[in-house]
Amino acid sequence: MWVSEGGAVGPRAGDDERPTLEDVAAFAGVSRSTASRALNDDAYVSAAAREKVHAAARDLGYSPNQAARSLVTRRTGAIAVVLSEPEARLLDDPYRTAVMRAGYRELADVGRQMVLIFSDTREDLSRTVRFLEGGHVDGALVFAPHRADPLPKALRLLRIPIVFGGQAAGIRRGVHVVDFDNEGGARLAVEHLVAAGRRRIATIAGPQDQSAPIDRLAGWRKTLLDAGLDPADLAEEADFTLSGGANAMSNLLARHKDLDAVFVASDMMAVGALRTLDAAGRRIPDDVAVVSFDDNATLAPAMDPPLTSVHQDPREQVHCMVETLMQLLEDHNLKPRQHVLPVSLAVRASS
Amino acid sequence: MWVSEGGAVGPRAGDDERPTLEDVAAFAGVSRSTASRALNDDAYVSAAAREKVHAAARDLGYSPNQAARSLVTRRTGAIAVVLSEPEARLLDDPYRTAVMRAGYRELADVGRQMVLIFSDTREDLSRTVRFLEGGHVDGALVFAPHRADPLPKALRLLRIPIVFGGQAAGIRRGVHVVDFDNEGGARLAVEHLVAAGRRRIATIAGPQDQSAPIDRLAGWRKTLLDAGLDPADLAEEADFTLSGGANAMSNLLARHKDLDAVFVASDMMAVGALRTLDAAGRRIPDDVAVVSFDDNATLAPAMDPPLTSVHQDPREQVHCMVETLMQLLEDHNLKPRQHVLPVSLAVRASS
DNA sequence: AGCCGATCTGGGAGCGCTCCCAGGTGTGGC
DNA sequence: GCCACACCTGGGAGCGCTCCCAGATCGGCT
Repeated sequence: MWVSEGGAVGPRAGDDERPTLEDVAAFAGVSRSTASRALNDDAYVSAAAREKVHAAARDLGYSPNQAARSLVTRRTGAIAVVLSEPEARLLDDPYRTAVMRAGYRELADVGRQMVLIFSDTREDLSRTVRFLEGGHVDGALVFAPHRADPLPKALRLLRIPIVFGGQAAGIRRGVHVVDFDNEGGARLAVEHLVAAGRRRIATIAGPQDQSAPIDRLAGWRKTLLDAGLDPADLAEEADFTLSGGANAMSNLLARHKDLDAVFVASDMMAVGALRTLDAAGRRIPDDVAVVSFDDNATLAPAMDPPLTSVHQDPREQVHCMVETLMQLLEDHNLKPRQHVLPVSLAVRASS
Repeated sequence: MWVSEGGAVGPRAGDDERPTLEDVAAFAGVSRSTASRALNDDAYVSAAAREKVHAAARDLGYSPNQAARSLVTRRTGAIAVVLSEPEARLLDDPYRTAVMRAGYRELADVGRQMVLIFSDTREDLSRTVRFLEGGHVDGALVFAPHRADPLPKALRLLRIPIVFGGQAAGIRRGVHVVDFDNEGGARLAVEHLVAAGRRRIATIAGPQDQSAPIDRLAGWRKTLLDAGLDPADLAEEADFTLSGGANAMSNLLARHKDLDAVFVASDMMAVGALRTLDAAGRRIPDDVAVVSFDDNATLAPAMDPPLTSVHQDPREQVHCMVETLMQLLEDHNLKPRQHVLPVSLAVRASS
């Protein structure tokens, strides 16, 4: 590595003094109290005073000291978004990326700043807990899909408002949850395949240590049984990755040469499955129909053929979570609720 | 959407009082000052007092109020990571995801909390500036690759320590920058192709409103000229996406049926190029050799064939940025520096 | 004229912490 | 025996803000 010294444009020396509210008040010729009221547009400030204060603030380049403010108001204006998930998963998972993005937007819309927290190792757990406890944030949106994850239970003991995205590990009641109707979505997908005359409908399930994939698998199974079809030996578990989906598809094809449809628990795995099917010479949807889950905007419609997929909108989920959290901030005794968001089927050429 | 009420496990009623340092001190039988010293392991605290205070803190479940602390210390322990980029780009770009991840890790390693900020619209700009000014964070790592982006200039006026990742729009001096050797990387790639006997070496360049792609294109051109080869008409610009890469490859093939190599400015675009080449019946690397840029860990080695790619490690970049920022935090008058990180060539089967 | 309420203002207190300073205790050297 | 110097402790001040309360002004009512 080499290093080159830049120009001599030094940082503004001295003058490290940021103006305080007192300075603004003095400049505007009013008291600190009046200045505060004007800037927070409280009631009972004369139009003249408000005008003078705002002008002073502008001229002095004033911005309030958040630490001082939150020391007295006991709120910070920041909300944590906690993603508890092994590192590798996150890099690959378009759903998580969408969640981060949506979190930022939705929180910005209600005037809150997002503080993103990744938490996947043991040390992370205690650091995360310490951070949330430290009063850095007013509340948290938590995504912790893994059943064995100790985080949700640890967080439950904290005294800050929390809303979970998806079922929280090992906790069924007493917490706020916003989840999608995973089982219902799987049902939609399989019913669609049955209605199209498919009879050998396999599934590539997601990791069975998470609620969502468990529910999707259950939905597939129940719907087959309801239609008088036999699910035996037609399920294969994979890990939500492209290559995992491809391998699972190989295994299914090897076991069942006659399968005519497959329900895949995520778009990413479906991409892998598509590749395997293509390599095996199966035409889609003529020989094998494919329906997946997620309906990721950049993935599902871009495939060849475009994927029929169960549509769930992460933004909608996050929106609902933020809404719930805002209510919780207002009323800490809000009764815990389980919101279940509906999903729909986006039908495309793959089925 | 339907909503089901959860169990009656209400939140801990009343008792909203978090213990303060004063409480801990009283409980331990020492003064507030001593308690503070013990918890911050200052010098001059007796072992006995330290022990008592720590026990008290543990028993009471004490965690310090960060707002109060940062009000007096004038530092928050948080660092902003600012990503200034159109929304669509971020969802797709594995490099940005890696940067977020690395930022979180590297900052955690030095005991700092990452506050992630997306900034791509006009409103975002003023919100971002306001946030950074508000004293929420001690400093910022800023990624703003686009030449026309007004953010860097705006941030330059702020009085908080900032380190840029990659060249900042329109600013060449007076700021701290950690960048990769983009031109040198392109040179490595092209020299490798020339050494392998390739003579018609095309390139798929990235968006020419950003520094990195500009430098990569320049490196390609210069190296060709140095080797006595003609770059004319052999460059095609694309937008860093898979489909963009595929289209660019089509255009190049249409213009030059005889091209025997292509240097692609990103892995993602290379994936698209690979598809096009495959569809056109070109064998890789026999007919056309492919070298790309980024060497993304989940992308480059997983392709068929695995991609030869210029290796740059986002974690290394972020590490250097964090290091620089920490120095800057110590000494606000640190002379601005431009760090240029070396890159290397990971040779695989595609060339 | 007197009074009441609505509107506006300024001063004081205090959020929970860190830091400075004055003071108290013990140990060693002259 | 006394001073110098470590070590340790507690109280006070103050960071920059919001909120409460007392007071001032003014119009409109009895």
